[in-house]
Amino acid sequence: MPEFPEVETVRRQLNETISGYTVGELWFDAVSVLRPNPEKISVELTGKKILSVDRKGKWIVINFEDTTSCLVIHLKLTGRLFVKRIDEKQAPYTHVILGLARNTICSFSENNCDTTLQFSTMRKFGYLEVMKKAELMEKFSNLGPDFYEDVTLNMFADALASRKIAIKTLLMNQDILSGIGNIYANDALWMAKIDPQTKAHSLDKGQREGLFTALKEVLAEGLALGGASDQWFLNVFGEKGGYQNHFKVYGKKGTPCTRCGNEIKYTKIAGRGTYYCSSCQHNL
DNA sequence: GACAACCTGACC
DNA sequence: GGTCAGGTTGTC
Repeated sequence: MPEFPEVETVRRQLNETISGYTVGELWFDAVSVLRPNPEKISVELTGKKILSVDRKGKWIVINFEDTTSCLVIHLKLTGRLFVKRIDEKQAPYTHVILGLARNTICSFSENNCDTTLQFSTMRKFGYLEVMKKAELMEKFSNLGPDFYEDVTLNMFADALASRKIAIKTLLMNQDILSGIGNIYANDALWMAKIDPQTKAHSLDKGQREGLFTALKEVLAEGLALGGASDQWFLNVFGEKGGYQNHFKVYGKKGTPCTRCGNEIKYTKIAGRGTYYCSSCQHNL
């Protein structure tokens, strides 16, 4: 589910709904999604008051008033975060429930949690990890700048120069630029009329600018629509996004290109499904 | 770079 | 039975 539009949608909602709450009891039924382990998360976070929720790339960071530790979350492919009362219906594949209350350390047996943060994931790729702030800085130092928030046209041009890999592979490499994933990479390349196989360094100035603009536009569109709910994505309130109804080429294998009428093709680039129009997306 | 691994389910 | 899935990480 998660690229910039989906993760930012969740971050904003979390920031508004759980800031100010104190962490209470932790329930779980899958050890692997809690890192380094459930006990460490309980010990580090119980009684801590949530200050804010941040994001870099596709990573969500929950900050606490006590700034020594933070909770880092990655949704990977099927992760969902919900904020709901404990008596509300649980989503399928819910593996973690964190009790939250105003000014008290709540527990489920005492039934005094005002709300909860729930993590659901079918494939169990995503996880919640408690980290020291210094460890987080180290982790993020290896992550490329957040494309939507922080990358300028000059930075984008620098990132492409001298890299002889396919432009689509570059866009999806989070060490170079963070936040762009498979849906928006496919659609932006179509918008910019660039063949996804084109070597990054070989794009000319006009193509670089066109792709930069297309990426910013398509990410803004995805965010404005509350993300893409193609398979799994739901926001913190359990609602779908709308971008899946605005896909340009993603998932449209065999349908006519809306720009030139040719059939949308499907191939694999670096192991990821790639949709493109072989007629109007040019290679140099 | 390519590929397997992490997991589970849907679809052909 | 094989292939595919909004991602990242570690190994050739």
